[in-house]
Amino acid sequence: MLNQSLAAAPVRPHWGQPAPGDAEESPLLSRHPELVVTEFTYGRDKCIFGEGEIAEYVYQVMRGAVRSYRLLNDGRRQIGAFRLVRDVFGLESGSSHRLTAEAICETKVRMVKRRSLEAAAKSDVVVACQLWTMTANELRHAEDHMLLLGRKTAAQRVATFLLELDRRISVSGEVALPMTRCDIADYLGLTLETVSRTVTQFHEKGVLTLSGPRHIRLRDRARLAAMAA
Amino acid sequence: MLNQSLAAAPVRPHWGQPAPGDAEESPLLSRHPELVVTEFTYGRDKCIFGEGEIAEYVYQVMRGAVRSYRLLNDGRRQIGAFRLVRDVFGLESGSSHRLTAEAICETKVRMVKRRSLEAAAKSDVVVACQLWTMTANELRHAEDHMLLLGRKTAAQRVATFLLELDRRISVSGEVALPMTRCDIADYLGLTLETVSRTVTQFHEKGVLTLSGPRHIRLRDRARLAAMAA
DNA sequence: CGCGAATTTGATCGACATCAAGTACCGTGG
DNA sequence: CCACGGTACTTGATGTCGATCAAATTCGCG
Repeated sequence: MLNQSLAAAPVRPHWGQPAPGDAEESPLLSRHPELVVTEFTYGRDKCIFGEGEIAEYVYQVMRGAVRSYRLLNDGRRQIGAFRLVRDVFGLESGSSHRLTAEAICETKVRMVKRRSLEAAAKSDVVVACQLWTMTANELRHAEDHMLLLGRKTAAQRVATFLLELDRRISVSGEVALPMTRCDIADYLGLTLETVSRTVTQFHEKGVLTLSGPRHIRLRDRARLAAMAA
Repeated sequence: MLNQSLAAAPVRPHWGQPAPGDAEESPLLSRHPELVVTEFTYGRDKCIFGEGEIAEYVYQVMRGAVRSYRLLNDGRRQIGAFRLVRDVFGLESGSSHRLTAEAICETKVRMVKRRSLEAAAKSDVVVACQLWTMTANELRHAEDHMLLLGRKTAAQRVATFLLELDRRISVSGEVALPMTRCDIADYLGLTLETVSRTVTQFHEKGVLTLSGPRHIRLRDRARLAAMAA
């Protein structure tokens, strides 16, 4: 039968083991073979670095997912970014990390000594430019996210989030969420109940289908984009 | 009488004409005399550059104040930053501006061609590093502001804002606000009514005194700081 | 002084938070 | 393979903070 490929083939989630050669090359690391790269795997909810710690390494996610967040003294949490496969994080201009980074699920990272990167930047303008560009890309994301947190409604926030994840990690049209509703809520400045209700409403409206709470398939990206404002 | 200095001496606001030599030197501009610097003065509410425009110049506020913002399609506005005297803004890693910049009041800026800055950065690692550091400082502010917008209460937001302005522009203990309540609200993700009510409550609690709505004197910074976090 | 804009203040509303059960998922061990 | 248990998720009822609507009042400038 021709439709055997349509049968529920267990799609490997984006954050699982990458295919050989996947996410292997980063422009930053390939130019400078003298940079010592080490790898490490963190278990679920394990801290990679804490807010205020000296920034000794810069990281790249090889497998898994990471949340970067800050806490208010009463425990409220704001996740500033999710770091997904191929993302570089922990790059600081100052000497210390300004957000805590935690593995969301089992996560393998590559690490490069920050000092060695800086040394490479001093002798290679292209590397210096890449460091600047990476920070500028983070800034762009933060600017987008300020608009979301300051002015978007709950539905607009969730729609924006789903489109962001669709763009970044969808595999054959399906988004496999590595994070909980609580993580999503703390990223979007909402409560987990509001996130859950909003996803349910989107499902009822037919803009997405769910196969389990962590597997979302966007059915109408155009409508979702219109809702995201 | 000895108290003549206590009489309402008309304190020059921070954003007025700077004293001779004030804000004259920036590390970026002084190192490279070949950089051509021009000046321009924008009237109140005049646009300096729009979102999406090609980033031809980098700016420094010499006098006045600027708001950088983005709009949602329905007109809701999120101000990402206020640019005050000595602040550099409009520096982009990509080719175009990502936020609109408008003069809040009559504002004098210095402008440097972005291309000439980049040329200087290519030959001078220190300049390249400064560009990176400036972007990283913007990122730090954005990270702080995401926590505020996502998780702080109205009172915490206003307290944070007042302390930020106190640190940046207070003159002999008084903050002279160049911006309206509406600007403040759009910076803090609130409405102008909520900002007004909150300032009134702070006044009633005695943490600040007002001499006109645009002149605030912080009476109890410690309490305000406790409220901010 | 007088005018328009900015600000304050009051009354009411509503979106989202909070509190509280239920239900589904999923990894573990029998 | 299935039963079990804990966590994650959904759903419902109610509460509340800040938004919205609506006037005053004040400010600041010509």
